[in-house]
Amino acid sequence: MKQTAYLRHIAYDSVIFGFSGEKLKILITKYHNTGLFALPGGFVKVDENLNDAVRRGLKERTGLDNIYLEQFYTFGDVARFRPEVMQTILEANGHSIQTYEWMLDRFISVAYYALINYSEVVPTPDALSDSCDWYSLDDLPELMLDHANIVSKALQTLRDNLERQLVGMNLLPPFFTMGDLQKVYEVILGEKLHRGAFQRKMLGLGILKRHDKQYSGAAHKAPFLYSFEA
Amino acid sequence: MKQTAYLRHIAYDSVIFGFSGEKLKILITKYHNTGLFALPGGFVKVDENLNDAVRRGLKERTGLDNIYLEQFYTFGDVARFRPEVMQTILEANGHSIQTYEWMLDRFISVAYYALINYSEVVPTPDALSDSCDWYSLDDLPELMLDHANIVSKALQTLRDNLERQLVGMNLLPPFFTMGDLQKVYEVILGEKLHRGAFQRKMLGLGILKRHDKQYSGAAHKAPFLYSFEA
DNA sequence: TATTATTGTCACAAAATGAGACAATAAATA
DNA sequence: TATTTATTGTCTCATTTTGTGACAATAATA
Repeated sequence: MKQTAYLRHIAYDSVIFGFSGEKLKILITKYHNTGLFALPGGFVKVDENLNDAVRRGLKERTGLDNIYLEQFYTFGDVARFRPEVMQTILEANGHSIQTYEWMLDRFISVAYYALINYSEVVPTPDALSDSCDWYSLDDLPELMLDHANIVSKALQTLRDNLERQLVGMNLLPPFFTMGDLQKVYEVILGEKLHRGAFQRKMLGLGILKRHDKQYSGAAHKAPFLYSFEA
Repeated sequence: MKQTAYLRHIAYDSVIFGFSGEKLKILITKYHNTGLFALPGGFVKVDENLNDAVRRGLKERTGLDNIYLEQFYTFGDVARFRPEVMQTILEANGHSIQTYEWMLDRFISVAYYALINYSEVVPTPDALSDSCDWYSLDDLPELMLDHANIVSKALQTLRDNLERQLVGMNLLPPFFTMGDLQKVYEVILGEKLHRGAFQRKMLGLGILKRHDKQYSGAAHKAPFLYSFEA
């Protein structure tokens, strides 16, 4: 058997977006006994496609297949090379430095963002981590290495893609109101949108299917429910 | 001295765009005695930033510093792993397979595109290549591995970015006519644009500085020359 | 001097966007 | 039961942007 089944020097990190409580959130893992917070990441097996490696990691953390996933940048600065950080993590997990020596090398990391339906996910930590939880983008813990930078670039890419992709489809449950959809856009863009114009625009796209009204239990007119057309 | 000064498994490829004769062109290298055509690429030194490695390669091939450069995708499929191709190249160059064994491994390639002023460049082949030349996008030779796919994704990214970036600035000489600029846009987008609307739009951006007319020697009204404002 | 090809600009129509207004209505309140 | 409240769906109008063709201007040519 080979020394390691993983490609050296290559890692991936994923920014997994979900939407809940009018907030945009991402999954963050915490390493055992270290207080170190990080994006969910992993390595690529020697006979595995890069994209498949990321999907494998997503499946482990979220239980979901068929996730909306997009690669957005590859981080390759030397400054990312901080072997003492990885060493801390390995030691805190009781792993022998000998066996995992390859993890102490310099890594270039391919970053992806994913959009998932918050309510379908039960976050699951990996072997090195003791938790994997949702954090609001505006209330993140301090992240290790350049992970804060990766998050910020992910958000920027999401904003840039908002116009030409069907982002809402991947962040909302199957049925939602026009208000729900507008909230998603507003939170991603970080600005208020005009209600009338937003509704007109969305309906004009012809991708929404209107269903029966939702008697929400709130003291006002009941909104229609919508779903995305296939 | 170390066995190798390069990170294993990691390469880059660059799609270097230039504009000439109303055509969009890219630089293609040809390997010694093999008939193999490829994108200009290279490897990353163990103590070098990824972006710096790409700029170093660009400098060697074009002689230019300060090039407009953008990373657009990282290709990591197992299907890219074709050791016999690299072996052919090394043997044709009289290199010992022993010394360059690391080159026969699987590589993940980070792809960049660059925009340069065609007229400032004297293409220079690297050590393994016997030529580095401009080819029109619509008349490329057959490229090795997945390089045709890389080119196609580069062009797609360029199109997507056309609206929000100042692409013309990097592909044109310092002074140009409105017609020149329109040609660049048309070739990248692959469609004709309306002259009046294009001119109105560009002037409305407030980034063009108008200079004296150019008495072109053609049988019609002389066009203004423009440059980009800083 | 008339012709030709292309340029700079404009005018108008069509489409998209921004902003406010109004009636409708589910639930809460009196 | 009648009234109030908050939010929804839709409309209208003003503003901006875009699509399209037309016009005069003009450098070189015939």
